[in-house]
Amino acid sequence: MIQFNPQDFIPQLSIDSVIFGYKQKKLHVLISELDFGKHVYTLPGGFIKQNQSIDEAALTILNERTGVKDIFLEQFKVFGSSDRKNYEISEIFSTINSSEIAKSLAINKVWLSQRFISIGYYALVDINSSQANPKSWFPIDKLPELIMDHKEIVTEALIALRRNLDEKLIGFNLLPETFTMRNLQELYEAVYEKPFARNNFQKKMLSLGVLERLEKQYTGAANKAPYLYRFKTEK
Amino acid sequence: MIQFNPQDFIPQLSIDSVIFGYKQKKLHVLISELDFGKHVYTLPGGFIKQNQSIDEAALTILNERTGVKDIFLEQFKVFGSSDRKNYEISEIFSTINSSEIAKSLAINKVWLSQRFISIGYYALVDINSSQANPKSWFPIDKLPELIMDHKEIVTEALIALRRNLDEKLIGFNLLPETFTMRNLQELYEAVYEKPFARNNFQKKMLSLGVLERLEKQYTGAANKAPYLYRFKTEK
DNA sequence: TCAAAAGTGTTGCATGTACACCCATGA
DNA sequence: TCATGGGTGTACATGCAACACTTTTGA
Repeated sequence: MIQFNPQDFIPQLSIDSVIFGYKQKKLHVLISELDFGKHVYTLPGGFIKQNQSIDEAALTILNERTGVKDIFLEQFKVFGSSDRKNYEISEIFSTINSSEIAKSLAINKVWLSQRFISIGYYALVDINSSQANPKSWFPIDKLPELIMDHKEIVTEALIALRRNLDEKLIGFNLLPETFTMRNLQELYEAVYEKPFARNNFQKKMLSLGVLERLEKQYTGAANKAPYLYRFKTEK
Repeated sequence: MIQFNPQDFIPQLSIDSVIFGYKQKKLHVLISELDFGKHVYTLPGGFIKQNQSIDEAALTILNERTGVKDIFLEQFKVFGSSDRKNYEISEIFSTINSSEIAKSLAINKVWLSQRFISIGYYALVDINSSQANPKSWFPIDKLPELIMDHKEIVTEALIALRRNLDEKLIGFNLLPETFTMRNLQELYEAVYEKPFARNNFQKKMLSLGVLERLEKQYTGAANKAPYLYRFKTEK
């Protein structure tokens, strides 16, 4: 871990990011695994530098984890219950015997044992262009046990995602440059966890007026070749 | 001002509340006027005690200002630009000559001169049951010059209010116990700043299934007496 | 010519909007 | 009986859902 100077950061305030990706027809979430002997799973998070806006801080976290920029990122809720402390981490610190590790972590221990209020951000990234370890992506219905209230943060992020998916047309951020109508529908089905009628889905998406129809995609399959689409660039 | 112990509070984190009320057919906002010789207008705000959740802190602020409880209150956005400091207040403090006042304000000056990240809350209260000074209520289209980014916070709060008005049926919180359909329509028109068709408005409200029709209200006017309505209590 | 998947068309229902009409009230 | 404002009914447009049908593709 790089050296950490608490005075550079705003105390007792953190950011937790729910970074959504999409692969194998399932919505995935990026999870950090910390190994203190005991394994602990958390949302990627961080703190806010004194000279940084909260959006910049969230972007930094996203960028460190995925290498991705220019992607949808938005705050959705603040989590601030009065007992919001990281008891798991505190306990693990207290059981570390190695005086060496303990020393290097001393500052962090004090810092991390405070009560934190956390700003929840969620982001959508194309997994293919992400540099995160593929094993860090977990299907949203198969998340490991997360520390503190991180499971609740994921739940709230999913609600925000659903609310905004076609209103803000952010779903496209999860797909590669070109995609078929079926790809798009499977994405929607993964997000909403329910099936959509194929014909009506197509009409609705086309009526949004943001898709550009490209050439057909011949896969070699014995059926009609689907059109590829691209998200229209503003003219 | 009561004594203020900075160590009881979470540093660099504040709450600013946009408290909406409704009177004279106009949407109003509760504004604090601080008199340091120079007059300064701000949103009612405060800080979060170490042993308090953020919702409790917001409720405390609301209660102190209006005496109202059990009313709609919700966080809607965090304001966290990197230069979010209270330059006006800092400057005023620096020009105060009275060593007496300066002394009593010394701690506060250091505290208040920090960069703050602020959680925006908005609330809806029935002005008639509020104990706030009536002069503190300003029509939303005639707000005084507010410090910092408080004007922007009001703008964002109004967006959140419109998004939630009938989805969460929170509009009723602004009206007295019983009201006519016209009262309700005027409220909606004040919030959305546009007229609604009288007949369709009535049908839409009734179709929500949350209004209970009471007796007629005879005003002495030479026209059909309107029904009074009440927000249905859950059965 | 056949199965599979893509694309298009049609109909019905619900909801929202515009218009018209009737009703109650007190002067 | 009249003006005023309140309440209700009807017709049309729009959007969404369910159904049916046609087209394309490679085996």
